[in-house]
Amino acid sequence: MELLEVIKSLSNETRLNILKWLKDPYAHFPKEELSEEALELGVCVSDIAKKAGMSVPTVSDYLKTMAVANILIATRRGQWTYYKRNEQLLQELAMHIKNVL
Amino acid sequence: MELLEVIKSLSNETRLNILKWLKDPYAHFPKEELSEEALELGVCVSDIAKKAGMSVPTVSDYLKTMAVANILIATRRGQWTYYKRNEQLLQELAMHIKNVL
DNA sequence: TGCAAATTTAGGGAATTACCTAAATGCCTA
DNA sequence: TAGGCATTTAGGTAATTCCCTAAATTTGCA
Repeated sequence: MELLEVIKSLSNETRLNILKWLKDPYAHFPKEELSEEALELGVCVSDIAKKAGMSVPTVSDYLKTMAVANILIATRRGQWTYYKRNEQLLQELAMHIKNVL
Repeated sequence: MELLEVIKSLSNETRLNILKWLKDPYAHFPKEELSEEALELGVCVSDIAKKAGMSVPTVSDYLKTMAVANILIATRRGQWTYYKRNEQLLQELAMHIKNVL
């Protein structure tokens, strides 16, 4: 885990919000927007952009940044890219801060 | 704890290094530089600036930023300002990431 | 094949951050 | 109270980040 890269990817209000929304998609996105596999795959770019009130390209880039930092996991399904949290890395991050930092 | 403020104050390599150095001052600063109370008070601005290889004003500002975010605790003693880690806040941060984020 | 929808890439202006030097302030001691 | 040392404040340039629109790409489907 590249600590600085992870921290930087979290150092923006919108990106931090996205991470929180993805913790419980059903609580933060309209049900009809979520794929049946929402829990497994996550939420697609345009739905996240709508929720964030920002342009699709901006949010697409945010999501990519977080995926590169390994905080999110991307899955391409047809024309959609779904993003979900990488819970393992988040737990690693917490442990790292607790014990190493 | 203002999560975004805390994360931002950690989103810089030098500031992250400072935090690590302050975890064990005796391992990272020359003994003769450390006050007898180093463990209690922390390390002064100019010693940290020297270790970081950066100008004193820049480091002074970094330290102040981290203190405002409550990651560091500042103690003024005569003409020196000592900085040490706020271990409690760091544990809070770890728990927050583990359970809330 | 060819259009439509979702996403990504490119390119750019505005805002913020990084980090410096010079000047100002605070505190000690002769 | 003057001079010296540590720190902070001011002010500025360069680099990075924010976040947009336009264009290109990818994929599904009639």
